[in-house]
Amino acid sequence: MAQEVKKVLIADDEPDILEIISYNLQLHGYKVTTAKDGEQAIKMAYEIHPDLIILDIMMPKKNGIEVCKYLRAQTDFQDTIIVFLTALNDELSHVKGLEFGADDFITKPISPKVMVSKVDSFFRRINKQESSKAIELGELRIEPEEYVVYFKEQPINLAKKEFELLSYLASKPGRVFLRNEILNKIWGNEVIVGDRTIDVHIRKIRQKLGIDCITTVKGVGYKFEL
Amino acid sequence: MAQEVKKVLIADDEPDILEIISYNLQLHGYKVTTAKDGEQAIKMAYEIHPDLIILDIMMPKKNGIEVCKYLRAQTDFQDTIIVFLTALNDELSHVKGLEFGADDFITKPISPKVMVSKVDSFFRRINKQESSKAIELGELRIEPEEYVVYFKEQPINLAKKEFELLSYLASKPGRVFLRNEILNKIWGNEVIVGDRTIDVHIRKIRQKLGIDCITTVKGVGYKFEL
DNA sequence: CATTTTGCTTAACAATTTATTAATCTTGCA
DNA sequence: TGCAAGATTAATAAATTGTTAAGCAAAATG
Repeated sequence: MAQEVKKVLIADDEPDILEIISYNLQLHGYKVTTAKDGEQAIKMAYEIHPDLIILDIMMPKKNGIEVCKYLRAQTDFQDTIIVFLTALNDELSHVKGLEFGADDFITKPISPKVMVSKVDSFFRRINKQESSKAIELGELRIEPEEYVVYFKEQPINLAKKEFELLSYLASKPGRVFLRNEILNKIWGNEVIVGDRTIDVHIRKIRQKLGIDCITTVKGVGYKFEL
Repeated sequence: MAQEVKKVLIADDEPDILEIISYNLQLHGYKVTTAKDGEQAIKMAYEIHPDLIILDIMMPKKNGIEVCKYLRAQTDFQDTIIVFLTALNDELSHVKGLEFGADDFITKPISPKVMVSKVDSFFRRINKQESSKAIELGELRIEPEEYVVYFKEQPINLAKKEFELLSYLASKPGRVFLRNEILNKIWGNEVIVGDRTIDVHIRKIRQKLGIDCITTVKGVGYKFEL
Protein backbone atom coordinates (compact mmCIF):
# COMPACT_ATOMS: atom_id res chain seq x y z
CA MET A 1 0.00 0.00 0.00
CA ALA A 2 1.03 3.52 -0.55
CA GLN A 3 0.66 4.81 2.96
CA GLU A 4 0.64 3.49 6.48
CA VAL A 5 -2.03 5.75 7.90
CA LYS A 6 -5.38 4.53 6.66
CA LYS A 7 -7.69 7.13 5.23
CA VAL A 8 -11.39 7.01 5.92
CA LEU A 9 -14.09 9.08 4.29
CA ILE A 10 -17.41 9.41 6.05
CA ALA A 11 -20.45 10.87 4.37
CA ASP A 12 -23.54 11.66 6.38
CA ASP A 13 -25.87 14.62 6.50
CA GLU A 14 -25.97 14.77 10.27
CA PRO A 15 -23.08 16.92 11.52
CA ASP A 16 -23.24 15.41 15.00
CA ILE A 17 -22.70 11.92 13.75
CA LEU A 18 -19.86 13.04 11.51
CA GLU A 19 -18.18 14.75 14.37
CA ILE A 20 -18.39 12.01 16.93
CA ILE A 21 -17.35 9.26 14.57
CA SER A 22 -14.49 11.14 13.02
CA TYR A 23 -13.22 12.19 16.42
CA ASN A 24 -13.10 8.62 17.62
CA LEU A 25 -11.54 7.27 14.48
CA GLN A 26 -8.88 9.95 14.62
CA LEU A 27 -8.07 8.95 18.18
CA HIS A 28 -7.36 5.50 16.86
CA GLY A 29 -4.92 6.70 14.25
CA TYR A 30 -7.08 7.05 11.19
CA LYS A 31 -7.01 10.00 8.89
CA VAL A 32 -10.61 11.05 8.55
CA THR A 33 -12.35 13.21 6.00
CA THR A 34 -16.03 14.02 6.07
CA ALA A 35 -18.67 14.93 3.55
CA LYS A 36 -22.14 16.17 4.18
CA ASP A 37 -23.80 14.99 0.99
CA GLY A 38 -23.34 12.66 -1.93
CA GLU A 39 -21.75 15.11 -4.32
CA GLN A 40 -19.23 16.17 -1.76
CA ALA A 41 -18.48 12.55 -0.99
CA ILE A 42 -17.53 11.92 -4.59
CA LYS A 43 -15.44 15.02 -4.72
CA MET A 44 -13.55 14.13 -1.56
CA ALA A 45 -13.11 10.57 -2.72
CA TYR A 46 -11.23 11.89 -5.69
CA GLU A 47 -9.22 14.26 -3.63
CA ILE A 48 -7.99 12.01 -0.88
CA HIS A 49 -8.41 8.51 -2.29
CA PRO A 50 -9.56 6.92 0.95
CA ASP A 51 -9.03 3.31 1.83
CA LEU A 52 -12.48 3.06 3.33
CA ILE A 53 -15.64 4.98 2.54
CA ILE A 54 -18.59 4.98 4.88
CA LEU A 55 -21.76 6.20 3.23
CA ASP A 56 -25.01 7.04 4.82
CA ILE A 57 -27.76 5.84 2.52
CA MET A 58 -30.00 8.80 2.99
CA MET A 59 -28.18 11.96 1.95
CA PRO A 60 -28.96 15.09 -0.02
CA LYS A 61 -27.75 15.66 -3.57
CA LYS A 62 -26.85 12.04 -4.23
CA ASN A 63 -27.78 9.20 -1.93
CA GLY A 64 -25.31 6.63 -0.72
CA ILE A 65 -26.26 4.01 -3.22
CA GLU A 66 -25.80 6.37 -6.10
CA VAL A 67 -22.42 7.41 -4.79
CA CYS A 68 -21.34 3.82 -4.43
CA LYS A 69 -22.54 2.89 -7.87
CA TYR A 70 -20.78 5.85 -9.30
CA LEU A 71 -17.48 5.19 -7.58
CA ARG A 72 -17.48 1.50 -8.34
CA ALA A 73 -17.74 2.31 -12.00
CA GLN A 74 -14.34 4.02 -11.86
CA THR A 75 -11.20 1.94 -11.97
CA ASP A 76 -9.67 4.17 -9.33
CA PHE A 77 -12.04 2.87 -6.68
CA GLN A 78 -12.13 -0.82 -7.38
CA ASP A 79 -10.04 -1.58 -4.34
CA THR A 80 -11.66 0.86 -1.98
CA ILE A 81 -13.81 -0.60 0.78
CA ILE A 82 -17.25 0.89 0.66
CA VAL A 83 -19.73 0.29 3.47
CA PHE A 84 -23.17 1.67 4.10
CA LEU A 85 -24.76 3.13 7.13
CA THR A 86 -28.34 1.87 7.30
CA ALA A 87 -31.21 1.83 9.68
CA LEU A 88 -31.46 -1.46 11.48
CA ASN A 89 -34.52 -2.76 9.75
CA ASP A 90 -34.01 -1.41 6.28
CA GLU A 91 -33.70 -4.68 4.40
CA LEU A 92 -34.21 -3.11 1.04
CA SER A 93 -31.14 -0.94 1.31
CA HIS A 94 -29.07 -3.96 2.16
CA VAL A 95 -30.09 -5.77 -0.93
CA LYS A 96 -29.63 -2.79 -3.18
CA GLY A 97 -26.36 -1.90 -1.62
CA LEU A 98 -24.84 -5.27 -2.31
CA GLU A 99 -26.00 -5.09 -5.87
CA PHE A 100 -24.03 -1.94 -6.36
CA GLY A 101 -20.82 -3.18 -4.93
CA ALA A 102 -20.89 -2.37 -1.25
CA ASP A 103 -18.58 -4.45 0.88
CA ASP A 104 -20.57 -4.40 4.08
CA PHE A 105 -23.07 -2.60 6.27
CA ILE A 106 -23.07 -0.82 9.53
CA THR A 107 -26.44 -0.48 11.17
CA LYS A 108 -27.46 2.64 12.97
CA PRO A 109 -27.56 3.52 15.75
CA ILE A 110 -24.02 2.63 16.59
CA SER A 111 -21.67 3.53 19.43
CA PRO A 112 -18.32 5.13 18.64
CA LYS A 113 -16.55 2.18 20.20
CA VAL A 114 -18.29 -0.35 18.05
CA MET A 115 -17.70 1.83 15.05
CA VAL A 116 -13.98 1.90 15.65
CA SER A 117 -13.76 -1.82 16.09
CA LYS A 118 -15.79 -2.33 12.94
CA VAL A 119 -13.43 -0.11 11.00
CA ASP A 120 -10.45 -1.94 12.43
CA SER A 121 -11.94 -5.20 11.31
CA PHE A 122 -12.48 -3.97 7.78
CA PHE A 123 -8.85 -3.19 7.44
CA ARG A 124 -7.81 -6.46 8.97
CA ARG A 125 -10.02 -8.23 6.55
CA ILE A 126 -8.54 -6.66 3.44
CA ASN A 127 -5.04 -6.81 4.75
CA LYS A 128 -5.48 -10.52 4.96
CA GLN A 129 -7.04 -10.72 1.56
CA GLU A 130 -4.39 -8.62 0.02
CA SER A 131 -1.51 -10.44 1.51
CA SER A 132 -2.60 -14.02 1.71
CA LYS A 133 -2.71 -15.00 -1.90
CA ALA A 134 0.58 -15.94 -3.41
CA ILE A 135 0.97 -15.29 -7.08
CA GLU A 136 2.60 -18.07 -9.04
CA LEU A 137 3.69 -17.58 -12.59
CA GLY A 138 5.92 -20.11 -14.19
CA GLU A 139 9.04 -20.39 -12.13
CA LEU A 140 8.29 -17.18 -10.34
CA ARG A 141 6.43 -17.12 -7.05
CA ILE A 142 5.43 -13.99 -5.21
CA GLU A 143 4.80 -14.53 -1.50
CA PRO A 144 3.05 -11.54 -0.01
CA GLU A 145 3.30 -12.82 3.52
CA GLU A 146 7.04 -13.13 3.44
CA TYR A 147 7.54 -10.14 1.21
CA VAL A 148 9.79 -12.35 -0.83
CA VAL A 149 9.88 -13.44 -4.41
CA TYR A 150 11.13 -16.86 -5.40
CA PHE A 151 12.61 -17.68 -8.76
CA LYS A 152 13.32 -21.35 -9.26
CA GLU A 153 12.81 -21.75 -5.52
CA GLN A 154 15.63 -19.32 -4.85
CA PRO A 155 14.53 -16.44 -2.65
CA ILE A 156 15.13 -12.97 -3.99
CA ASN A 157 14.90 -10.02 -1.67
CA LEU A 158 13.15 -7.01 -3.03
CA ALA A 159 12.77 -3.73 -1.19
CA LYS A 160 9.28 -2.71 -0.24
CA LYS A 161 8.56 -0.45 -3.20
CA GLU A 162 10.08 -2.94 -5.57
CA PHE A 163 8.00 -5.71 -4.15
CA GLU A 164 4.81 -3.71 -4.29
CA LEU A 165 5.50 -2.63 -7.82
CA LEU A 166 6.20 -6.15 -9.00
CA SER A 167 3.15 -7.51 -7.20
CA TYR A 168 0.99 -4.87 -8.77
CA LEU A 169 2.19 -5.55 -12.28
CA ALA A 170 2.03 -9.30 -11.76
CA SER A 171 -1.52 -9.08 -10.45
CA LYS A 172 -2.66 -8.93 -14.04
CA PRO A 173 -0.07 -10.42 -16.32
CA GLY A 174 -0.21 -9.02 -19.80
CA ARG A 175 -2.13 -5.95 -18.88
CA VAL A 176 -0.41 -2.64 -19.35
CA PHE A 177 -0.39 -0.41 -16.32
CA LEU A 178 -0.16 3.26 -17.13
CA ARG A 179 2.52 5.21 -15.36
CA ASN A 180 -0.22 7.18 -13.69
CA GLU A 181 -1.97 4.09 -12.46
CA ILE A 182 1.26 2.86 -10.97
CA LEU A 183 1.94 6.15 -9.27
CA ASN A 184 -1.55 6.15 -7.83
CA LYS A 185 -1.38 2.63 -6.54
CA ILE A 186 2.14 2.47 -5.20
CA TRP A 187 2.86 6.02 -4.23
CA GLY A 188 -0.63 7.39 -3.68
CA ASN A 189 -1.91 10.30 -5.62
CA GLU A 190 -0.89 13.00 -3.23
CA VAL A 191 2.75 12.05 -3.40
CA ILE A 192 4.61 13.56 -6.25
CA VAL A 193 7.74 11.85 -7.38
CA GLY A 194 9.91 12.47 -10.37
CA ASP A 195 9.50 10.84 -13.71
CA ARG A 196 12.50 8.62 -13.42
CA THR A 197 11.58 7.13 -10.07
CA ILE A 198 9.44 4.37 -11.54
CA ASP A 199 12.13 3.52 -14.05
CA VAL A 200 14.73 3.16 -11.39
CA HIS A 201 12.60 0.75 -9.42
CA ILE A 202 11.74 -1.20 -12.53
CA ARG A 203 15.41 -1.44 -13.27
CA LYS A 204 16.19 -2.76 -9.82
CA ILE A 205 13.51 -5.39 -10.14
CA ARG A 206 14.77 -6.50 -13.52
CA GLN A 207 18.27 -6.56 -12.17
CA LYS A 208 17.46 -8.55 -9.07
CA LEU A 209 15.23 -11.04 -10.82
CA GLY A 210 17.64 -11.49 -13.66
CA ILE A 211 14.84 -12.45 -16.00
CA ASP A 212 13.05 -10.36 -18.53
CA CYS A 213 9.53 -10.27 -17.20
CA ILE A 214 8.67 -6.61 -17.29
CA THR A 215 7.97 -5.16 -20.69
CA THR A 216 8.08 -1.48 -21.44
CA VAL A 217 5.29 -0.10 -23.57
CA LYS A 218 6.70 3.21 -24.64
CA GLY A 219 4.50 6.20 -24.10
CA VAL A 220 2.05 4.06 -22.16
CA GLY A 221 3.44 2.13 -19.22
CA TYR A 222 4.75 -1.26 -18.14
CA LYS A 223 3.40 -4.75 -18.08
CA PHE A 224 4.36 -8.03 -16.57
CA GLU A 225 4.94 -10.89 -18.96
CA LEU A 226 6.90 -14.07 -18.76
CA MET B 1 -6.53 10.53 -26.46
CA ALA B 2 -4.86 13.16 -28.46
CA GLN B 3 -4.91 15.96 -25.94
CA GLU B 4 -4.93 16.12 -22.20
CA VAL B 5 -6.95 19.26 -21.69
CA LYS B 6 -10.58 18.53 -22.42
CA LYS B 7 -12.52 21.09 -24.37
CA VAL B 8 -16.06 21.99 -23.48
CA LEU B 9 -18.49 24.09 -25.43
CA ILE B 10 -21.45 25.59 -23.62
CA ALA B 11 -24.36 27.17 -25.40
CA ASP B 12 -26.95 29.12 -23.49
CA ASP B 13 -28.65 32.43 -24.04
CA GLU B 14 -28.22 33.59 -20.46
CA PRO B 15 -24.85 35.31 -20.11
CA ASP B 16 -24.84 34.84 -16.33
CA ILE B 17 -25.14 31.10 -16.59
CA LEU B 18 -22.44 30.95 -19.25
CA GLU B 19 -20.11 32.96 -17.13
CA ILE B 20 -20.51 31.10 -13.88
CA ILE B 21 -20.34 27.66 -15.43
CA SER B 22 -17.40 28.39 -17.65
CA TYR B 23 -15.53 30.00 -14.78
CA ASN B 24 -15.95 26.92 -12.63
CA LEU B 25 -15.07 24.49 -15.35
CA GLN B 26 -11.97 26.47 -16.14
CA LEU B 27 -10.95 26.28 -12.50
CA HIS B 28 -11.09 22.53 -12.84
CA GLY B 29 -8.80 22.47 -15.82
CA TYR B 30 -11.21 22.46 -18.70
CA LYS B 31 -10.85 24.62 -21.75
CA VAL B 32 -14.19 26.29 -22.15
CA THR B 33 -15.79 28.03 -25.09
CA THR B 34 -19.21 29.62 -24.98
CA ALA B 35 -21.93 30.39 -27.47
CA LYS B 36 -25.02 32.48 -26.95
CA ASP B 37 -27.26 30.91 -29.56
CA GLY B 38 -27.64 27.84 -31.70
CA GLU B 39 -25.92 29.11 -34.80
CA GLN B 40 -22.95 30.30 -32.85
CA ALA B 41 -22.81 26.93 -31.14
CA ILE B 42 -22.46 25.17 -34.46
CA LYS B 43 -19.86 27.63 -35.62
CA MET B 44 -17.79 27.19 -32.47
CA ALA B 45 -18.18 23.44 -32.62
CA TYR B 46 -16.44 23.47 -35.96
CA GLU B 47 -13.77 25.82 -34.79
CA ILE B 48 -12.66 24.17 -31.60
CA HIS B 49 -13.88 20.59 -31.93
CA PRO B 50 -14.94 20.19 -28.32
CA ASP B 51 -14.97 16.90 -26.49
CA LEU B 52 -18.19 17.81 -24.77
CA ILE B 53 -21.00 20.10 -25.86
CA ILE B 54 -23.58 21.35 -23.40
CA LEU B 55 -26.65 22.75 -25.09
CA ASP B 56 -29.46 24.67 -23.56
CA ILE B 57 -32.67 23.53 -25.19
CA MET B 58 -34.24 26.93 -25.43
CA MET B 59 -32.01 29.24 -27.45
CA PRO B 60 -32.43 31.87 -30.15
CA LYS B 61 -31.61 31.22 -33.80
CA LYS B 62 -31.50 27.45 -33.46
CA ASN B 63 -32.64 25.54 -30.40
CA GLY B 64 -30.55 22.90 -28.70
CA ILE B 65 -32.31 19.98 -30.28
CA GLU B 66 -31.79 21.35 -33.74
CA VAL B 67 -28.13 21.95 -33.04
CA CYS B 68 -27.71 18.43 -31.76
CA LYS B 69 -29.52 16.93 -34.71
CA TYR B 70 -27.38 18.94 -37.05
CA LEU B 71 -24.09 18.07 -35.43
CA ARG B 72 -24.89 14.41 -35.12
CA ALA B 73 -25.43 14.29 -38.86
CA GLN B 74 -21.80 15.29 -39.40
CA THR B 75 -19.18 12.61 -39.15
CA ASP B 76 -16.88 14.98 -37.29
CA PHE B 77 -19.13 14.96 -34.26
CA GLN B 78 -20.00 11.31 -33.92
CA ASP B 79 -17.78 10.89 -30.92
CA THR B 80 -18.53 14.17 -29.25
CA ILE B 81 -20.51 13.99 -26.05
CA ILE B 82 -23.61 16.12 -26.34
CA VAL B 83 -25.76 16.82 -23.32
CA PHE B 84 -28.78 19.03 -22.87
CA LEU B 85 -29.66 21.54 -20.25
CA THR B 86 -33.35 21.17 -19.49
CA ALA B 87 -35.83 22.44 -17.00
CA LEU B 88 -36.48 19.91 -14.28
CA ASN B 89 -39.97 18.96 -15.34
CA ASP B 90 -39.66 19.17 -19.08
CA GLU B 91 -40.17 15.52 -19.90
CA LEU B 92 -40.80 16.18 -23.54
CA SER B 93 -37.38 17.59 -24.15
CA HIS B 94 -35.83 14.53 -22.62
CA VAL B 95 -37.55 12.22 -24.99
CA LYS B 96 -36.84 14.32 -28.02
CA GLY B 97 -33.28 14.85 -27.03
CA LEU B 98 -32.54 11.17 -26.84
CA GLU B 99 -34.09 10.66 -30.22
CA PHE B 100 -31.65 13.07 -31.71
CA GLY B 101 -28.57 11.56 -30.23
CA ALA B 102 -28.01 13.33 -26.95
CA ASP B 103 -25.88 11.43 -24.49
CA ASP B 104 -27.41 12.75 -21.32
CA PHE B 105 -29.22 15.56 -19.58
CA ILE B 106 -28.47 18.09 -16.95
CA THR B 107 -31.47 19.58 -15.25
CA LYS B 108 -31.65 23.21 -14.34
CA PRO B 109 -31.23 24.81 -11.95
CA ILE B 110 -27.81 23.42 -11.20
CA SER B 111 -24.98 24.51 -8.92
CA PRO B 112 -21.54 25.08 -10.38
CA LYS B 113 -20.15 22.34 -8.18
CA VAL B 114 -22.60 19.78 -9.37
CA MET B 115 -22.00 20.88 -12.90
CA VAL B 116 -18.31 20.27 -12.57
CA SER B 117 -18.76 16.83 -11.12
CA LYS B 118 -21.23 15.99 -13.86
CA VAL B 119 -18.77 17.05 -16.49
CA ASP B 120 -16.05 15.03 -14.79
CA SER B 121 -18.28 12.01 -14.88
CA PHE B 122 -18.99 12.34 -18.58
CA PHE B 123 -15.33 12.19 -19.38
CA ARG B 124 -14.71 9.31 -17.07
CA ARG B 125 -17.51 7.44 -18.69
CA ILE B 126 -16.13 7.73 -22.18
CA ASN B 127 -12.60 7.11 -21.08
CA LYS B 128 -13.67 3.78 -19.78
CA GLN B 129 -15.63 2.88 -22.85
CA GLU B 130 -12.80 3.84 -25.07
CA SER B 131 -10.14 1.82 -23.43
CA SER B 132 -11.54 -1.39 -22.16
CA LYS B 133 -13.12 -3.41 -24.92
CA ALA B 134 -11.15 -5.76 -27.07
CA ILE B 135 -11.90 -5.77 -30.78
CA GLU B 136 -11.99 -9.08 -32.55
CA LEU B 137 -12.15 -9.35 -36.30
CA GLY B 138 -11.46 -12.65 -37.94
CA GLU B 139 -7.98 -13.70 -37.01
CA LEU B 140 -7.11 -10.27 -35.77
CA ARG B 141 -7.58 -9.29 -32.16
CA ILE B 142 -6.89 -5.88 -30.72
CA GLU B 143 -6.35 -5.87 -26.96
CA PRO B 144 -6.38 -2.36 -25.53
CA GLU B 145 -5.50 -3.56 -22.06
CA GLU B 146 -2.36 -5.21 -23.27
CA TYR B 147 -1.64 -2.66 -25.96
CA VAL B 148 -1.00 -5.53 -28.30
CA VAL B 149 -2.51 -6.78 -31.51
CA TYR B 150 -2.74 -10.48 -32.17
CA PHE B 151 -2.85 -12.03 -35.60
CA LYS B 152 -3.43 -15.75 -35.57
CA GLU B 153 -2.66 -15.60 -31.86
CA GLN B 154 0.76 -14.20 -32.59
CA PRO B 155 1.39 -10.95 -30.74
CA ILE B 156 2.42 -7.99 -32.82
CA ASN B 157 3.84 -4.93 -31.15
CA LEU B 158 2.73 -1.62 -32.52
CA ALA B 159 4.00 1.73 -31.35
CA LYS B 160 1.56 3.97 -29.56
CA LYS B 161 0.39 6.02 -32.53
CA GLU B 162 0.21 2.96 -34.72
CA PHE B 163 -1.86 1.15 -32.16
CA GLU B 164 -4.21 4.07 -31.69
CA LEU B 165 -4.60 4.51 -35.40
CA LEU B 166 -5.37 0.87 -36.02
CA SER B 167 -7.77 0.75 -33.10
CA TYR B 168 -9.56 3.76 -34.46
CA LEU B 169 -9.94 2.38 -37.96
CA ALA B 170 -10.91 -1.04 -36.68
CA SER B 171 -13.53 0.42 -34.37
CA LYS B 172 -15.83 0.62 -37.36
CA PRO B 173 -14.77 -1.86 -40.01
CA GLY B 174 -15.78 -0.87 -43.48
CA ARG B 175 -16.33 2.73 -42.64
CA VAL B 176 -14.08 5.24 -44.34
CA PHE B 177 -12.34 7.65 -42.03
CA LEU B 178 -11.42 10.97 -43.56
CA ARG B 179 -7.86 12.10 -43.17
CA ASN B 180 -9.17 15.00 -41.17
CA GLU B 181 -11.11 12.79 -38.83
CA ILE B 182 -8.04 10.71 -38.21
CA LEU B 183 -5.93 13.75 -37.53
CA ASN B 184 -8.52 15.05 -35.13
CA LYS B 185 -8.86 11.83 -33.25
CA ILE B 186 -5.28 10.67 -33.03
CA TRP B 187 -3.35 13.89 -33.12
CA GLY B 188 -5.90 16.37 -31.87
CA ASN B 189 -6.86 19.35 -33.88
CA GLU B 190 -4.39 21.75 -32.39
CA VAL B 191 -1.46 19.63 -33.44
CA ILE B 192 -0.39 20.24 -36.96
CA VAL B 193 1.46 17.53 -38.78
CA GLY B 194 2.37 17.13 -42.40
CA ASP B 195 0.26 15.35 -44.98
CA ARG B 196 2.48 12.34 -45.25
CA THR B 197 2.56 11.56 -41.56
CA ILE B 198 -0.58 9.47 -41.63
CA ASP B 199 0.66 7.55 -44.64
CA VAL B 200 3.85 6.61 -42.91
CA HIS B 201 2.01 5.27 -39.92
CA ILE B 202 -0.42 3.39 -42.11
CA ARG B 203 2.51 1.90 -43.90
CA LYS B 204 4.12 0.74 -40.68
CA ILE B 205 0.92 -0.91 -39.58
CA ARG B 206 0.54 -2.69 -42.89
CA GLN B 207 4.12 -3.76 -42.72
CA LYS B 208 3.98 -5.04 -39.17
CA LEU B 209 0.67 -6.84 -39.57
CA GLY B 210 1.71 -8.36 -42.86
CA ILE B 211 -1.88 -8.54 -44.00
CA ASP B 212 -3.82 -6.24 -46.22
CA CYS B 213 -6.48 -4.91 -43.92
CA ILE B 214 -6.30 -1.19 -44.46
CA THR B 215 -7.72 0.04 -47.72
CA THR B 216 -6.91 3.39 -49.22
CA VAL B 217 -9.81 5.39 -50.56
CA LYS B 218 -8.12 7.89 -52.77
CA GLY B 219 -8.93 11.49 -52.12
CA VAL B 220 -10.96 10.54 -49.09
CA GLY B 221 -9.21 8.53 -46.42
CA TYR B 222 -8.66 5.03 -45.13
CA LYS B 223 -10.82 2.20 -43.99
CA PHE B 224 -10.29 -1.04 -42.18
CA GLU B 225 -11.38 -4.18 -44.01
CA LEU B 226 -10.42 -7.78 -43.74
C1' DC C 1 24.50 6.60 20.74
C1' DA C 2 27.53 6.45 16.99
C1' DT C 3 28.01 3.88 12.93
C1' DT C 4 26.69 1.28 9.24
C1' DT C 5 23.45 -0.37 6.14
C1' DT C 6 19.51 -0.12 3.38
C1' DG C 7 16.02 1.97 0.69
C1' DC C 8 14.13 5.82 -1.89
C1' DT C 9 14.52 9.62 -4.74
C1' DT C 10 16.69 12.64 -7.84
C1' DA C 11 19.64 14.52 -11.36
C1' DA C 12 22.46 14.11 -15.23
C1' DC C 13 23.42 11.88 -19.11
C1' DA C 14 23.21 7.87 -22.44
C1' DA C 15 20.60 4.98 -25.23
C1' DT C 16 16.68 3.71 -27.52
C1' DT C 17 12.44 4.07 -29.63
C1' DT C 18 9.01 6.55 -31.91
C1' DA C 19 7.30 10.36 -34.68
C1' DT C 20 7.85 13.40 -38.37
C1' DT C 21 9.57 15.29 -42.43
C1' DA C 22 11.46 15.53 -46.87
C1' DA C 23 12.74 13.53 -51.01
C1' DT C 24 11.81 10.21 -54.42
C1' DC C 25 9.00 6.71 -56.63
C1' DT C 26 4.45 4.48 -58.22
C1' DT C 27 0.14 4.27 -59.75
C1' DG C 28 -4.35 5.23 -61.43
C1' DC C 29 -6.87 8.09 -64.11
C1' DA C 30 -8.55 12.35 -66.76
C1' DT D 1 1.00 11.90 -71.27
C1' DG D 2 0.93 14.28 -67.22
C1' DC D 3 -0.89 15.15 -62.93
C1' DA D 4 -2.45 14.25 -58.35
C1' DA D 5 -2.63 11.32 -54.53
C1' DG D 6 -0.53 8.16 -52.11
C1' DA D 7 3.56 4.72 -51.10
C1' DT D 8 8.04 4.13 -49.83
C1' DT D 9 12.36 5.06 -47.93
C1' DA D 10 15.80 7.13 -45.40
C1' DA D 11 17.24 10.84 -42.62
C1' DT D 12 16.31 13.71 -38.72
C1' DA D 13 13.91 15.35 -34.75
C1' DA D 14 11.51 14.57 -30.67
C1' DA D 15 10.06 11.97 -26.96
C1' DT D 16 10.66 8.44 -23.76
C1' DT D 17 13.09 5.32 -21.11
C1' DG D 18 17.53 3.22 -19.18
C1' DT D 19 21.51 3.77 -16.37
C1' DT D 20 24.47 5.37 -13.04
C1' DA D 21 25.95 7.71 -9.16
C1' DA D 22 25.09 10.56 -5.38
C1' DG D 23 22.47 12.49 -1.43
C1' DC D 24 19.38 11.75 2.30
C1' DA D 25 16.64 9.71 5.64
C1' DA D 26 15.28 5.94 8.14
C1' DA D 27 16.30 1.60 10.02
C1' DA D 28 19.40 -1.65 11.72
C1' DT D 29 23.51 -2.76 14.10
C1' DG D 30 27.01 -3.00 17.50
